Amino acid sequence: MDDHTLFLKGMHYLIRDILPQADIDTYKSVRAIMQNKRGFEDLSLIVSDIDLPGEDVFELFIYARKNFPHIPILVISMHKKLAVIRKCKELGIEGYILKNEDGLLPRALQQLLNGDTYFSRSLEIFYRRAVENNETLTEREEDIIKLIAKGYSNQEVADELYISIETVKTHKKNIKVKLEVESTQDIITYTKTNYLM
Amino acid sequence: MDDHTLFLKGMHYLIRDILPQADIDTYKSVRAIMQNKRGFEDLSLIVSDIDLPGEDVFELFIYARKNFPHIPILVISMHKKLAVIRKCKELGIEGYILKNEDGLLPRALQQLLNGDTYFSRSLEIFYRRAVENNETLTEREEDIIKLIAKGYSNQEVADELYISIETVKTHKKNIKVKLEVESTQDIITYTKTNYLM
DNA sequence: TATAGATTACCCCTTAAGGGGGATATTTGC
DNA sequence: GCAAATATCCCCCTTAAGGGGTAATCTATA
Repeated sequence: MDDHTLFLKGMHYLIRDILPQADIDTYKSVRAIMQNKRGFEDLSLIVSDIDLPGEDVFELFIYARKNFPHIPILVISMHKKLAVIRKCKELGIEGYILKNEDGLLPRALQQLLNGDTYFSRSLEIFYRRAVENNETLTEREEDIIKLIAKGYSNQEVADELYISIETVKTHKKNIKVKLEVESTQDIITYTKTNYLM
Repeated sequence: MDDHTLFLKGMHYLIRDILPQADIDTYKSVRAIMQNKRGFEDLSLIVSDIDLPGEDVFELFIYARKNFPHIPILVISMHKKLAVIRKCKELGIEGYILKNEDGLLPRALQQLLNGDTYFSRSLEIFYRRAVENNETLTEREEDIIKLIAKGYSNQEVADELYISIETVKTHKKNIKVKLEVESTQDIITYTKTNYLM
């Protein structure tokens, strides 16, 4: 998705309407904001898109968490992606809403500026359901499904991970049981739905 | 992609900045604008996103083309999708730019309001290369690749189209030669890249 | 009418995927 | 230290996919 220019403009205007007195900086890439590290100190809030292919937004989050833990972070995401939500929760991200939930933006901004957190209701429900459903793959299984989703054959996955093709087949069997799916195509769909790739 | 709310706001503000005197209506769905058909008469330009899953934007274009051929249409698209560009050219759409080319928006708007056409340079190059490369599948072949891209097996494709599995296999062989690819995964990637699904 | 393109179908053969077992290390948590 | 979880590997068998052919219709059109 290369529409983050329009996303940026939309967000900028939207936040300006909600917080008319705010001073808003916009950055087009992680690199752009990281080069201006001194600028972090003055920030009272970071709002970030997470659907930026080729950008490691988590690099930004980890840096900000470490050096400026007092700045709350609001993540705006296109889809409900389990692995992404999980990672954000682990990092202690304060806010998370979907792009089509922009009506929730005023509340999210206020909560975070007040020092509270805000995860949209639909996201919380989605996350809880996934966790209850035991959709927790091991690290190795995540390695496998990501390669499968890239279209790798069993042999190619095996070569990539320096393991036997029989091991790959075993992992796939276990993954199918955990995710309650039957075909490799289902694994690919699941991975693309729940992981950033 | 369900971010068209933010896209809409971004576009609205962007066009307002370029054409401050313009009167801009925004619609969130094809249904929304079609219900207000009398409104077409006053329009001097239609600007439409084309990445709206579940929406048949071409329904809008065909209706507008038929009843209000004097209103130029500008399409804004996320990706270069061969089948979409081809369809727009066939319908005589006047303008087409990508979302990350929003810098071209002022020029595109001016050209179309002057009665000219505007396809962005990168799109023209992409389109010409694809046509020269003979990437022209038959209708039946397009049926096949769309089902393949949905994850259908050969047998499932055969059942869906009421043909023999052997015929599906033959079509796939021909498609691979035409597209110069080797695997089914390549066909899926090609289809998702070049068709709206 | 002849020809090209499109659609359909079949045969043979090889390889890959997957279902159903079983087995052995290796790590991790308590 | 020990059980549980995790990761690794193997065998057998069946089915699906795919490569390389050939060919009968049908249709539009030069």
